[in-house]
Amino acid sequence: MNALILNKIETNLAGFNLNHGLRLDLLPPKEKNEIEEQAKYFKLSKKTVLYNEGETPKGMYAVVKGKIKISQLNADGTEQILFILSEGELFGYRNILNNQRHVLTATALENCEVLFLEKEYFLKIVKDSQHFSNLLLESVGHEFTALVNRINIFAQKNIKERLALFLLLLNQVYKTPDQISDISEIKLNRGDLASFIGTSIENLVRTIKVFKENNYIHTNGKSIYINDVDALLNISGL
Amino acid sequence: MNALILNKIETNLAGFNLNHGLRLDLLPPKEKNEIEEQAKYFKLSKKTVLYNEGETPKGMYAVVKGKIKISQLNADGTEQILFILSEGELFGYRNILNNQRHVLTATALENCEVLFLEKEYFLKIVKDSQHFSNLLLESVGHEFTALVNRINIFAQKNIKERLALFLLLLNQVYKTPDQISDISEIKLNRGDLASFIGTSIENLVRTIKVFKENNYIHTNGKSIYINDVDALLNISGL
DNA sequence: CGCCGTATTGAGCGCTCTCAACGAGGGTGG
DNA sequence: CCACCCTCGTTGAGAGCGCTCAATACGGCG
Repeated sequence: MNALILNKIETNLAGFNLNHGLRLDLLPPKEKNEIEEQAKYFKLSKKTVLYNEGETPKGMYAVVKGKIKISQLNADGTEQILFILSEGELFGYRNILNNQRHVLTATALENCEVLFLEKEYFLKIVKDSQHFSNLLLESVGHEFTALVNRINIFAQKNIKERLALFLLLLNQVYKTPDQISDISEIKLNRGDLASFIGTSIENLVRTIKVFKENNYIHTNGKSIYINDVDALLNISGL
Repeated sequence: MNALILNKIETNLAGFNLNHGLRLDLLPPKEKNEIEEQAKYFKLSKKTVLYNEGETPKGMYAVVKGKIKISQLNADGTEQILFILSEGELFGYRNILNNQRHVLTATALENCEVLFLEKEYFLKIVKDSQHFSNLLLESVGHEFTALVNRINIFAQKNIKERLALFLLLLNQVYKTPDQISDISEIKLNRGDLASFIGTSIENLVRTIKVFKENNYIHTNGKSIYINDVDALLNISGL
């Protein structure tokens, strides 16, 4: 039963999240070891900025523990969150490859632990390992799909539909390794969740309220838990 | 004066369109010739579908003449246009690289002429030419930026702001080689324009009306012409 | 206990969507 | 050549959604 639910979510959301992006734990052992040996280990306190849009990329990062928020700041000060990364995911490397500056900002949502691999080592591995560069190419393809689908969502779906979809996405992001149930504790503050789904905090709270009244979800403090996967899938229109 | 206006548009919109994507005319002569020699030439009548989402990629295309629309169909039947490609632009090749099926649909908006390069030749050129594969990588980076910015627009901006932005974008897309003025004839029907900016036809028409009343643009039949670039830049919030 | 940041609720306005009707223009057949 | 039809564009009206401002509640921390 659990497997069924998880499978259903994964099947439907495959095109939207980056779970199939580049992950440290999915690299071939040789490259994984090389990265882990060369990389530096950092602890980050909540709200620490790893890099800002406009800066020159310094290297590649891997999330060891915690959640990293990848976002963009608008001219009017509003923030748009693009991704929330969890354990194992690699990031910050794209613009090394094409010699551009960062387009996005990376911030620790919680107290985090990360690995950091200097640009030179990263480029060396790309150059030496055909396997790794193929994975990069594949990852880029998944990202493209995810971004295109995301555009579709924002252009065509209303807030209720978007919240349903993003809660399902976040249920996967917030899954912990030791978690038995399929239902995760989504612990994201209202401001960040609003920036993720592209609405105001008030609107978000009201929509959460409606979902609670319909028993699609429940909350505990600021944490959100999904009750009814089918209902959310249905609302999201997938 | 002309140069100033064009420059202003280009500077502000650089992150949003794919004019800096992969273009046939910007390839090194060797690769350009190779492609032109191996490719087949096709004429397409208006509304012809080159490929549908879900199909296996067959090769790479280049626009010789006309406009190609790259879009995605939603579950509820609505269409989201992602790009409108014009002369010189290359497309249809991404999912060759990562062995996936097409995520998007390509359709001729007008009577078009295209070059088509079989998958095998494309892969051969990628393999043989370091220069070409570097260009691919760079192009992918530009696309990523464009898509991320697009998400931001749809998540955060209202229809007036989006229309202003997309008209500026389309002014560049519809620029013809022999065009003297900076102002292009944007000849796109209302349905497609609505699918591009993500709204209903009625809403689009009303917003166009407001822009006309304010003398930001004028129309002739269904064609749209920009009068006031600064006003549109201002509205779009860039 | 009081403070501060965050979450929630209320109210009102403006934006956006939808349904419906009307108009304009091009193409076709009588 | 005209009448008709079909498609596309435009306009109107009303309901509902989403935004903003403002007030209130909650919870952790000094």
